[in-house]
Amino acid sequence: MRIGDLAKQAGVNIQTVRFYEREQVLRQPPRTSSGYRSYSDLDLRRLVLIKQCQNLGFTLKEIRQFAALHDSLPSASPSDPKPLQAILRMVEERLRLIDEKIGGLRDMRAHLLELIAQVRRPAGGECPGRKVRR
Amino acid sequence: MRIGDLAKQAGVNIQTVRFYEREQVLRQPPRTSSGYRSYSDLDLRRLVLIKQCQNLGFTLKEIRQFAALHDSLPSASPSDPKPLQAILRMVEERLRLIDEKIGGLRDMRAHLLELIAQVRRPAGGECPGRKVRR
DNA sequence: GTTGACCTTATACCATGGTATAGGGCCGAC
DNA sequence: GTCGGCCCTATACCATGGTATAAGGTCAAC
Repeated sequence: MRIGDLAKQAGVNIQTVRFYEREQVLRQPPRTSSGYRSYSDLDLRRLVLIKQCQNLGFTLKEIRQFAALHDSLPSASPSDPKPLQAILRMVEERLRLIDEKIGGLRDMRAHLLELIAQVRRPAGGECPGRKVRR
Repeated sequence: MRIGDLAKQAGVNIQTVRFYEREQVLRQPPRTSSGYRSYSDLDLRRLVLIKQCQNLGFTLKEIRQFAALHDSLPSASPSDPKPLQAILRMVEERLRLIDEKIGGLRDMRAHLLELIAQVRRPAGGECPGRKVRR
């Protein structure tokens, strides 16, 4: 498929696709004889995944590294485990951060719920019989 | 306290504090007779909270709105509930997004754990007796 | 063979969230 | 009274993640 289809199906701007290629987040696709970029369904899936990761707060730099990890997996050779070890450490660090963020978001969630409760139940003489919480 | 202390205790750059003031994320503090900004412990707490919110992926714009919500609460007047209603809707929308993000991060977490397991247990005859998880 | 919708590269511009630098004032210690 | 360390404003600059625009090539349909 051509770049316009890819961008439309992934819901991104055409310029963004080319930007990702420059930034090495997307591979350089094969070209037609006239120089048009030619994409596969796999490219579409990767692009959608990239947008999902971004949505979760990963930077393009991190996503580029994840992509490299993913691409290196099928050919992971026991003969040179060092880059794999480095990648492992990165992923583990990321997991720690994710757990932290989930915890933080949960706290924030509870805090916001409390704020809502407070606003919904305004203090003062409006509900005379009611005790103020806490 | 003066701006240098505030910045140091909150772990941010002095320029960042002034930037937040310009962006109306921090209030304009009172000044000494010579024009120095003078901050309270409350300002420090707010600054730390701002950094925490940012860490969780909120933008300065959103944080500014949260701050406005927080500041408006003590004086929440039943005489004009409309802005409060608007704020409520905003907070609820934000809650929805938080739940979504928590879900997404959890999926990502599971995915990464699986990747780690794959890398740790390379395919082939290396661990003959071992069953694959799941 | 020309029109319109698509593609190409190159370059410039934008918002967000800062950080740095220049040029100057305040102030406590010596 | 002057030195060092802090403060002030104003302005410029930076990285990230895009978006827009100019100038031109491709191609299917008419």
